[in-house]
Amino acid sequence: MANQYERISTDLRHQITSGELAEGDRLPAETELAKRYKVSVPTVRQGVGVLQSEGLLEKQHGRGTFVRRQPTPVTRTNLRHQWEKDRARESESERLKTGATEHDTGLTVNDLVFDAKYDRVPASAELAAAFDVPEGTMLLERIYRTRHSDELTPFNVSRSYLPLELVEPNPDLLREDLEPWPGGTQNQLFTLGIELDRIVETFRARPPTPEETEELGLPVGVSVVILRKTSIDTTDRVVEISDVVLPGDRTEIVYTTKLDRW
Amino acid sequence: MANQYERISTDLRHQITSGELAEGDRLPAETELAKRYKVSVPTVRQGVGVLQSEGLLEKQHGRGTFVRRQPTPVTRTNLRHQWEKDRARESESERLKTGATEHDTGLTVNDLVFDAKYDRVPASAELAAAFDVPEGTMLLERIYRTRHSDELTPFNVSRSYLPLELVEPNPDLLREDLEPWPGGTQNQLFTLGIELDRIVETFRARPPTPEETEELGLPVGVSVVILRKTSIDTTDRVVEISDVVLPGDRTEIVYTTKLDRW
DNA sequence: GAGTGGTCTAGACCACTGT
DNA sequence: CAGTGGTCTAGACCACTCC
Repeated sequence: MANQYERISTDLRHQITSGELAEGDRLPAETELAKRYKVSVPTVRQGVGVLQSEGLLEKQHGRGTFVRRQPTPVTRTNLRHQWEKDRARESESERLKTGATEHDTGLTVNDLVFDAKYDRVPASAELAAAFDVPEGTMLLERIYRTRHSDELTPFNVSRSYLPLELVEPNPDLLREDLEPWPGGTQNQLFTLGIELDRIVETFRARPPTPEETEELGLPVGVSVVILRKTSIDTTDRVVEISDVVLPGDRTEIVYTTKLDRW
Repeated sequence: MANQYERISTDLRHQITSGELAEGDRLPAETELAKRYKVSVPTVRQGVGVLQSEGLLEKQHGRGTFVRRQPTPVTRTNLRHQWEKDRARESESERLKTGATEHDTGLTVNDLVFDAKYDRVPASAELAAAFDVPEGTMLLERIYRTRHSDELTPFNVSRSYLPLELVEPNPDLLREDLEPWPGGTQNQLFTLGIELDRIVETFRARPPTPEETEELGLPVGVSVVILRKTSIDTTDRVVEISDVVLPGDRTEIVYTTKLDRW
C-alpha cells in the first residue's frame, strides 16, 4: 500500500468485514490509533474518513468512533397503490384502521408521528409543465413529515401538490387539521369524483443538500433517494404530484411488473 | 458562520448555484483561495471537500478544481419488460435491430461496447434462497459490462444468474461468444419453452465499495444504485436473477403502475 | 475534569499535468 | 519547468459527552 491513510482504512475495513470489529463497537481514540499505526493524528482521521464515507464508521463528537449498524430498510412497494385504491371507497371505520405508511413499514399508528402543513403556492415552471397548466397556477401544497415516535428526525419528508381549483369543491381538503386523512389521497380524490388510472414514479439517488442532511439527520456518506409520484386519473389528467425525499440507506423499493400472456 | 471551512463552502456553493461559477469552470488554486479567504491551505481543502461530496466540485490532480457538469441521466423504465417480452418471439432479423439498453438510452448499437463473461458457480446461501434451490446448486453466471464507445469506464455492470440445469437443454446459451444475443434473456428463455409471468425489481442506494468506485470510475460522493431483477415464469418459478450496479448520478428509474378500474 | 472528536495552522515534500 | 492538487507532520485550542 502506497499511502499511510489507505493502509489504515484497508486494515480497519478488514477488521470490520471479518467481524473482528462488530457493529456498535467503539474504535480506539484517534491519538491511540496514531500511536498504533505510527502516524500523525490527521492521517488517522483521513483514513477513518474513508470508511465514514463508505458508511462503515460513524463518528460521535465527544464519545468516539463506532462501527456503524447497518439500518434495516423500510420497503416501499408499488402494490401499495392498488391497495390504497381498493380502500378508497371503504367505510370510514374501515379506512381508519391503518394507512399506507403503516402498510409499508409494518408499524402501527401509535409508533408513528405525523406532521402536515398546508399552503397555497403558485406553480413553478417545472410543476406547471408536469401538470400541463400555465406557470403560476395556484396549487395546494402539503408538506408531510413522518417519524418514529422514539426518534427525533423524520424518516421521510414529502411534498404533495394538487391544483387548487381541483380540490376547492370539497373545503375539508383544505384543512390540515383533518390530517391524517383516513384512506389517504386516493380517498380525498374519491370525494371529488376522481378515479386514478395509473401512477408513474420516477426516482434518482444523489448526495443530499445541506438542508436535507440536517432535516433527515443523515450520517456522512449517505445519499438521498428522490421519488416523484405522478397520479393520473381516468381522463389522462395529472391530478397529484408528490415528491418524497428518503434516506438512501434505509429505503428499499420493490416494483412488480406483471406481463401480458402470450 | 461559525467555521472557516463552512464559510468557504457556503460561499463557493452560492457562486455555483447563482451561476457566477459555471459548469466546467476552474476554481483558483488552493494557495490562491487560502490567501483570498485568509486561511491556511488545509482549511481551504476542507471547504472544497464538502462541495466535492455534494457532487458540485471535482478535483483533478495536477490540473485544478472544476465545477462539475451534472450528468444527464439514463432512464430505465419498467415498460422495457413488456417490450422485451413482445419481441422475444419475433424473427431474428427483427430482434437484431435493437436491444433493451439501446431502448433505454436512445443510443444505437454502434455507440455501445458490450462485454460478456460466462462462468459456472455454486449458488451462495443468498442466491439459493432466492431461487428456492439447495445451497451449492450450480448456476450459470453471466457478467455484462456496458460502456459508451468513447468512454473508458462502463456505465453499468450486471451479473445474471440462471440455474444451470434450466439452460443446459440449449447448449448455445452456454456460449459467451454468441453475445450480444438478439432479443436478450427473454428470447433465450423462449428457446427453452419458458414464458415470464412477472418481474420483481428491488433496489437500494448505498455508498460504493472501493471496487465499485474503481470499476465504474465514480467521483467522490456519488452513490451506487443496486437493482435486483427477479424473473418469474408462468409456473411461479424463479428462472433468472440479475444484479445491476448503476452509478447513482446517471440513473433515473421510471415505473408505471396501472390500476384496476372501479 | 478526563477523554473524545472538531477546527485550524504553517509548513514540508511528493505526484501529476501541461508547456 | 512551473503550477496544480495529494500526502503528511506536530502541534494548538475548542466543543462535546460522561462521570
